[in-house]
Amino acid sequence: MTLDFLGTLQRTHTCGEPRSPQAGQAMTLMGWVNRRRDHGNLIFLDLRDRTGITQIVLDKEISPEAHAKAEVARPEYVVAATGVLRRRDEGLANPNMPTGEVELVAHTLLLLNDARTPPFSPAEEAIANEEVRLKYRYLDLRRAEMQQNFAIRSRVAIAIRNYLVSQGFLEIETPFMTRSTPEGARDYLVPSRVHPGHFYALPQSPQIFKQILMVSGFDRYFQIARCFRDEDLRADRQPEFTQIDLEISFPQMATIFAVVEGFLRAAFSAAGVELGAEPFLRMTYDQAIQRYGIDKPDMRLPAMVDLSAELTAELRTTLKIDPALPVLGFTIPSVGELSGTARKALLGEIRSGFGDCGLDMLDVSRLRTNPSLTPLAEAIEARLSAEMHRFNGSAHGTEDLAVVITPKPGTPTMWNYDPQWIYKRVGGLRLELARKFADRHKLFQQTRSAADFKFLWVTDFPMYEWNEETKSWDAAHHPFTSPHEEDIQSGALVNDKGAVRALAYDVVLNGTELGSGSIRIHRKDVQQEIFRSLGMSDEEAKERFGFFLDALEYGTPPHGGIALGLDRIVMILAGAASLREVIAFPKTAKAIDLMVDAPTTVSDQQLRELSLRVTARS
RNA sequence: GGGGACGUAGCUCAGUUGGUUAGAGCGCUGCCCUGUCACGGCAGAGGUCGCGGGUUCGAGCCCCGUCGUCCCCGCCA
Repeated sequence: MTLDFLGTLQRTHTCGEPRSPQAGQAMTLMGWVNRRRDHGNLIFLDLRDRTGITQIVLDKEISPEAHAKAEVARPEYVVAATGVLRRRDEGLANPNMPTGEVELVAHTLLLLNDARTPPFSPAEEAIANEEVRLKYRYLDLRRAEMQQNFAIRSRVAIAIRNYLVSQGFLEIETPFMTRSTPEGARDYLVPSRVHPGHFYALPQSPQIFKQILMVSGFDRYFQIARCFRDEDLRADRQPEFTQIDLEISFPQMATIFAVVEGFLRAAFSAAGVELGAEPFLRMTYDQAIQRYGIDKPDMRLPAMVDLSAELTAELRTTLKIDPALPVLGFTIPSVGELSGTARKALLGEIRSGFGDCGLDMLDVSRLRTNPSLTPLAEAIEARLSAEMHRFNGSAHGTEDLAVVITPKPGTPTMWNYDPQWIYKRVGGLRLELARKFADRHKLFQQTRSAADFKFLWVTDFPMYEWNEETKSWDAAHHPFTSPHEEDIQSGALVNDKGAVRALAYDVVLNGTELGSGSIRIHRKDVQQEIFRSLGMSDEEAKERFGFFLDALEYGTPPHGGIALGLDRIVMILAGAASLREVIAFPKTAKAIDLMVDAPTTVSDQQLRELSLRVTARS
């Protein structure tokens, strides 16, 4: 087969464009052969580009040459078809295609390139396994679904840029090759050739640079920034990812919230979802833990209810419940009536899921079989009903699954240092059961209306976290986060670290953390105080962050900011289950790029230039 | 580092209690077909059952190990 040269031929329309009003026009379409239907002397080619598909007709009587080319054309060949657009006759139109009322009758067909038989067809709805998709990523990306995902991604990014620029932000790039700060996630390192034994690090975030840009007077900075973290992957975690990173001088928290809500509205609008003007809900960290058992509550479900007040000391003794610890209940709506065996199986599953951690499930319906416990059952139902009513205006009914978790007498030792443990554990069960019954309650379905997207600000995170292993206090956020001013004035910074609240906040969507930010420390004395409180000596602080402490001394304005994961936003908007669906060339769970086959070993020559030696290969 | 699921034709998958020559659909190749659009018809090719070892008269199936992909825990200030 001989391929044709393009010559001076130009594409006049895209494959998604042709419509019946253009019938009679001469046009040239170029694209990939999506499907070929050969009827002997009549051949149909579906020609595809990223805008859509148009049917090309090759009639031997009209053009034997073009027809002959179509006979050898195969799926994924790249062709150019020139001819006249024709309105299809009655009964020949295809109502399932946007271009289905017309077809291009070709008098010339150029075979611009051939293609090997692909391992899977980009035309098929059914998807090959992910290993094959990632190896042949260029074919996978041809699929309409992936083309749509990246169209959304591009539109979202541009909408955010436009919005932030309209609000007076400057986009400024910060370095990829920077300094390793051995705190937090592991760094990806880049060896220096010029300085043997010295390494750059790829940024985990532009954190320190953007704060220094505030010192530099840039006032409002943003960047759609690539970040790198050498940690194990998850469906929603890739080693390199993109953040919408911003920082503002002279802000209140509300200033930052308004900017973020503004650009998220713009981003969602760009993806066809109008969010409405009301501000996002807000909740403190303590409320989130107590009501949802997690710092990123999924508001698409009712909250947990603290039933402790209903359980008197007497009832606790009867039911073998710890006298002091909280009793928590929650409802999974619209699960449907469970049969006796199904209920028993679920109970067994939940109990075995707790292992030996001292929790048990109270079967509320069985309480009613004992007259002396009926009032308790009714009280519990009433409390759960009240939460259901707050949630969606309905009452708790028999269609809903009521779960009440009780701590057994005797406190497991792990609770001694984490009083929130029981809340977190029950909150985890709430999500687990909600996922299990997602098909029944349908609260996780996306209809692309604003109601499907439950945004939330979580505020007042604790400043410090007790590290049981090292018996010391760690920074819960990062050490540049400012505590509440009154917690500095009260002396809690020194006397009561566990009570110090940070001016830190997360923006949460449907149980996913979209972004995290804080008001920063702008005074050197406070910054030094925080470093000391973390057990870092002044010398050590100077060694690690000296350049930053220096910068703080030259007139640093109050400032704060936030960073949101662009990939996660697009993932949710695309209805995708994994970041790999919205990152063009992602890594596998073992951080491998299957298409280019990275990482690889390098030559001894390269290692010598970098003064490196590999001591162990496993 | 730990737990779980999966791995059979290019792709998606079936394969009974361990028993003759490992199957299906799609795709692919050839031939036929002027109104299909998941075109149709006829014929055909295509397999190291992920890899290595073991048990057995006999292994796709059982056992051990190993590799790969996915999900989760740890980790991700």
